[in-house]
Formats: sequence, structure tokens, C-alpha cells
Amino acid sequence: MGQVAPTIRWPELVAIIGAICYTRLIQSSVRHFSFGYLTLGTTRCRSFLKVDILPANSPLTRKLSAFVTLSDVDVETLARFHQRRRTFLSGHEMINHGERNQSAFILAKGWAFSYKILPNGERQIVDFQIPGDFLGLRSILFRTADHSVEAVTDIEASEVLASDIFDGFSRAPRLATAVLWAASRDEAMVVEHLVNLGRRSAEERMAHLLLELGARLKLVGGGDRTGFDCPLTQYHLADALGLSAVHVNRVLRLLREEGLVTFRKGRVVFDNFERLKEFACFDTEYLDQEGPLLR
Amino acid sequence: MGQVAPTIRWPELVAIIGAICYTRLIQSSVRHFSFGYLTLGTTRCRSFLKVDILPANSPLTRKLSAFVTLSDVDVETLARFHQRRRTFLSGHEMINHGERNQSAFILAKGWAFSYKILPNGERQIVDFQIPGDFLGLRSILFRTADHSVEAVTDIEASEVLASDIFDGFSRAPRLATAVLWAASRDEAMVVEHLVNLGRRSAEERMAHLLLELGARLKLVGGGDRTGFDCPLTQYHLADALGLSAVHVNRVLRLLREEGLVTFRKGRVVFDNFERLKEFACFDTEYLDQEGPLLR
DNA sequence: CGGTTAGTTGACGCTCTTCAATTCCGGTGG
DNA sequence: CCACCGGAATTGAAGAGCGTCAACTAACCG
Repeated sequence: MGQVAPTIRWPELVAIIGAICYTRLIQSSVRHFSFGYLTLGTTRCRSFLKVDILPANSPLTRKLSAFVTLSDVDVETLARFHQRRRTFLSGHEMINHGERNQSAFILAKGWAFSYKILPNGERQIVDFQIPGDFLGLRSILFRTADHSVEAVTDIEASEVLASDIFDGFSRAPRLATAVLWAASRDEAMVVEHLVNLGRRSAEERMAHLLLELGARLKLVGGGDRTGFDCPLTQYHLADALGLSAVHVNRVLRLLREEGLVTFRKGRVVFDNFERLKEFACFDTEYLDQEGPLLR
Repeated sequence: MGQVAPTIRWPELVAIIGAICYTRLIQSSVRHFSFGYLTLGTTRCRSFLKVDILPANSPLTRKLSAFVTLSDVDVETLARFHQRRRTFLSGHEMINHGERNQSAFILAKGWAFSYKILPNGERQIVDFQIPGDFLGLRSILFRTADHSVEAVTDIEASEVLASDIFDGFSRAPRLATAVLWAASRDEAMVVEHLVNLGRRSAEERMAHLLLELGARLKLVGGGDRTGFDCPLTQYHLADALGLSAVHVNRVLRLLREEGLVTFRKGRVVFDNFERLKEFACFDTEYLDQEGPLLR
């Protein structure tokens, strides 16, 4: 607390805004930040993030303001992203496929998932959103939402209107680069899910998904390498992995009997983290970006 | 030819840059463009696009310059995207997974595909790129490429360096919005492929892929609803659809015997377009965006 | 006329789905 | 306190879908 002068200026707003969109970036931002100003390991970074310099109305901006001094216009631009705090009950449809003028959200608390429904009623889950994630960006860039988002648990989120985004872009052009970068990270994750569905066995898919969720949660303080709390049902997993719920159950049993991972009563336990990673060919590369290209 | 005054100004550079990244946007741009200035059907739009006003060094900028007068700085910014014309032989690795400082490309001629290789040697094709498509955007936004791109046929393309993109963003902030929008379109397509792999049968996947390629090619003048020329092998299709090449063959036979679609000797023929669309539950929504949200 | 690559077909078996039944568990009302 | 209920998890059996192996043909090229 306070061991770092709060007047540090870092001209690359890019990475900061990126961190808004993806809290998991915070870690890498700070890593880059250290390049020339501070040398911060992960643990020191965490405590550093607790430093509160500017008054702010959201956990995310507070985190960000803690390690960079923003210009007035930047602060104002950021604050707009967190003006409208909203809550949703579990099961609520936060974004509806086909509807126009939808909002985007930055998740503060709870889990959600984005999905598409096929005409025959089957559901494919595209990605899960955890605290710190941006959701529904495509639904404001396109005029109508091309997918839906439903809350898994009760949700707290900041509503981001299209006007927030586009006003922000014209005020702070670097914001656009950062959001582009964040969207590309999203795409990278979807690509990884695609590879998962196309070329891996059911067991590998499951292992990979659980490891990914664990890695993502770890970056926002929601778990460690022993495991994490997971509010998903086996039906959620089935629809994300392109499997039937029955087979998901069998796969989970198999992984449990192999001593790799246990998922029970809302808790995922990595029984043997290293062996599980090897089994799933899990490479964190697509999550561990070093931050946007800065010049 | 020439029936339209060449001095028309449309302040929304956004859509134009979007069109650079996705030539298929041209159709929708013009549709939007017509909103107040011109009423152009698809066919009239096409002939309109042939009008050549400004000298330019690439087919894409020529197309664009034909229907909008750009400011000097805009033209210069656009021209930078097409300064470096390059050619590749079929089979060439245009972007290599894991390498740093890769370029992006705008395809002018030929087909390519982006893919990932798993440790066990299996390949998953994420998307195919056809003329007018942007490829490798993520490889310059991230420091290292998270995927590879290989040329299917001989290729002509404009090389876009990271500096082109970022310089362009600071010169013309609207460019950033447009590229973000284009990247989101890319993501929408990947999401659709994900749904394909997760929740459709082999026959439906194949039908859907062929319809998508047909629809995309139609927008750049490479086919119509009777069919299109397709340089892909059955191995390409297999790796894109998460199937084995043997099964791809069977699926193609089945679709042919059903009188739905025929793929032979580099040519896809839609034997019964309507029935095929119905069979594949093909909805062009994710391709038919009306253009970026303008204010 | 071989060599090579893409496409084709059959046989067989594994993976995963489907259907159906059963258990577990938290909540709710009596 | 128990009885009851609904959603989620669990398990078994049967079979469809798709992969693998292997052999073969067709087309292209030097």
C-alpha cells in the first residue's frame, strides 16, 4: 500500500483500456508497465492494485486508477463505462438474439454465457463470461445482436451503451485500438474452442475447458491451481462442448477415476494439475498475450 | 458507367474502410449509401462499381474510389494499405504460428485458409479467405501469431504492416472503428463455424460451409446461386468440418445423390439451392450486416 | 509409361447419442 | 418432523454416426 508514487504517468492508455475490457490483462499490463518504471512480480502487483488514488465508482476503474494517473478526459471517458450499474437474476436473458439496439456489459460479479440456438432447438454455447469480461460487444457493433447471452448466476454488471463506445473512440482514439485488441482476444478464445470441438476427444475437450476456466479465473482472483468454484451444470458443459449431457457425466466420471480432475457440487478440483494439462494439450498461449502492440 | 456524378461525398469513412477489409461489405455499403443519395439494386451497384474516377494501384481501392471522393489524408491512408503488393505460390505459409512481427494481408486474388495444428499433428481449419478478405489481423495485434495461414492457390495480396494499421488509426480514428467492426464480423463467422461443429450433422455442416462460401463469393463476383469455382480439396473440407477425408467423400456423395449440391473437379454446383438452404438451416444473417453503427 | 496426388468404396469397430430408469438433493408445504 | 416435488446427476443398454484401415481408380505431370 502506498509504496509506489501515485504520480506515475504511462502514455500508453491502450493497455489500460484493454485491462478494462479484460481484467485478466491487468497482470500482463503490469508486467509491461514494469519495463522501465517498476519491477513487479505477480504478488507484488496484486497488493499494488489495492492502492486507491482516485475516487471511482467501480472495482475495475479503481484497480486501473491505482497504477496509472489518467488525464482528465481519459478518466471521464473511463468513468462513462461504469455509470450504469445493473443487476440481473440468474437465468435472465441479458442479450437477445435478433433484437436491435442492445447494450454491452462489463461483468462485475457472476457468470454468464453467450450462445446460439439452432432452428431445431439445440443450443451451442460459444463462451462463458466471468467477472471482468466484456460481453455483447458484437451486439452493439452490429445493428442487431447475432447471439444471445444468459446469466448463469445472479449478475452485477456495468451497462455500456453504443454511444459510450463511439464517443469514447472519438475522445480517446487509443481506446479503439485497445478495444480492437480485446475483441481479437475474444476471437482467439473462440478459435481455440473451435479447435476443441473439431479435433479433440470428449475427454480432452472437457479437460481443456476446465483448465481454461481455471486459468481465466485465476487472473481475476477467483481460483488457483487447486481448483475453482464453478456454478455451471453438466448441461452447460454439454452445450459448450458439443456433447450430450449424459456423455458429459460419463466423461467427468472418467476424468475423476483417472485422478485428473473432480467436478462436484459447484466446485472443480484439479487432482493432478500437471498431468491434466499434459492430457489436454493445454497451452495458455492464447490467454497469455503480452498486451497490445505498442510503439 | 458514369451515370452517377463522381463528386458525391459521404462523410462516413467508416463504411469505406470496412469495405477495404471486407469487400463483401461493398454491397451493404452501397445499400446504406443509397439511403439518401442513390437507390441502387445489387446489379446496378455492380456496374456502378466499375466506374473508375481516381487512378489507383489496387483493384480494391479502385472499387472504393469509384463511389466516394476521399479527402487527401484519407486517400493517402488507404493507399498505404496497398503499397506493398506481393505474390505467393500455392502451399506457401503466409503466416506462421508462433512467429513474431508477422504482417497482415488483404487478399486480391486466390484462396487461403487459417488453421491451427495440434500437438498430435491434426489440423483444424478455422476459416477460408477469399479475395477481398483481410487475413492475419490478430497476428499483428498480438505480438506473436496465434495461428497459421496457408495459400490454397497462387495468391496476390497487399501486405499490411503493423505500422500501417496503427499510423492509420491515429491519422483517421474512424479507421479503427471500421477495422474493429470488420474483426467482429470475422468473429461472427468463426462463431457460426463453432455452432456448425458443435451441433450439426456432417451433412448439414458440409451444406452450410458450401453455402457460406457461395454467399461470400457472390459478394465479390466469384459465383452465383448456380454455383462457384472452388479450389479446395476434400482434405481441406475435412479439416474445416472436423471430419475425416473419407467421410467427407461419403457426405458429398450423399448430398449429390439427394440432388442438393455437387462438388466435382473444382466446381461446386447448387443442384437445388432452396432445398439445400433449408436442409442446412442456412441463415445469411451473420454475413448480411448492414454496416457499422453510424451516428 | 511410371509416379504422385486426389478421390472412391467396403468392412469393421469405436465414440458418442438416445432412451429410459434411478438416485440424489435442496426446497416447500403440511 | 416427514412427504412431496423438481431439477440435476447417474447409470445401463442399444444403436447410429463417424473414424480407421485398406484397397482401388482417376487425373495429372513429367
